[in-house]
Amino acid sequence: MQTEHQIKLENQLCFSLYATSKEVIKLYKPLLDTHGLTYTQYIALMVIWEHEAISVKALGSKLYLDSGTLTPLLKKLELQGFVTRTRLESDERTVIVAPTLAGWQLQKDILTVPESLYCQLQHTAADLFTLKKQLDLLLETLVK
Amino acid sequence: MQTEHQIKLENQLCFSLYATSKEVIKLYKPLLDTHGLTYTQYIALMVIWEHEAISVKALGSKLYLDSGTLTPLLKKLELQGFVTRTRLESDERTVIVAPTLAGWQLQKDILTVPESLYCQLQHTAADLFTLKKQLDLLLETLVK
DNA sequence: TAAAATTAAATTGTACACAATCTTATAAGT
DNA sequence: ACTTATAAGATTGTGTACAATTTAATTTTA
Repeated sequence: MQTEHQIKLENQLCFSLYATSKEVIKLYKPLLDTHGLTYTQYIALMVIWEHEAISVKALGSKLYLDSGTLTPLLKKLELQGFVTRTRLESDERTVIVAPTLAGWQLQKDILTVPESLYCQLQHTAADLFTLKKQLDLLLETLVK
Repeated sequence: MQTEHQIKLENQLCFSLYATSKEVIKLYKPLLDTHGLTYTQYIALMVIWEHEAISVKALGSKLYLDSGTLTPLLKKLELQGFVTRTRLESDERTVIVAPTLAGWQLQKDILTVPESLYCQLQHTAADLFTLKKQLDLLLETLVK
């Protein structure tokens, strides 16, 4: 019975995570569309802006993504003129990604995104509450 | 300052959701691999098992997925012999998905998945705690 | 009841996601 | 120095995601 309970608990959590994550990402879409960005491109840029210059490797470990995903994504951002990709002189294996002037301008233009998204989070409150309950339950049993 | 706080809060939540969701899905991978299933196929089967027979439309609304994703996915499950896809006689537009005998057997075989995954959740405890904190903070401001 | 609107899947095209492999560059071991 | 091992990206192949369009079936409505 204990096991039965755990199975359900865990399933609900994984599904809540999956569903809530999707809901929130979906909120970003229209806002990012106006800037010609996808969600993954957006979070990649967030990390790039934060570090000002970062290797593909380091970027990947922050985003839990590998070069198979990042290489084409960064090439697109480069094509759009938002970042540069440069091999490190001291180690030609490493590619450094950094914002261009247009990339820094984009950061300014995009400041409104998280703000207007925050207002919309009201619409996902139910999902967030469900997730919270499941998290609380799970963490309680994990910790004991 | 309030706005600044909201921006950061929101960014952290969306990223926590993204990261934690990925972490948990990654835990499933080796377990599901042994059954030849992907994570999406697994959660689709979970819903199909629960309903015993369900339309593509209804399945999609449960999983937040459309026919563009589900049609190829269900064709693969059909090819693997786990489900049947049948047009409804009373409405030829609707496709009903149901488990085959092999599909029901798979359900029995796969019961161990959530159990052994639950044990591994310990490893994601830190992420889960971060997510919980952000959820609590956010919900507090959303509710007030 | 015939035309228009709606609906459910399927299809098409773009963009991740990730395992596996390949290429090139650097580091280690002999 | 030479071989081997390791490391960082790029590439390839499969599998989602999802918007947009298409097709065929069912409803609605004029």
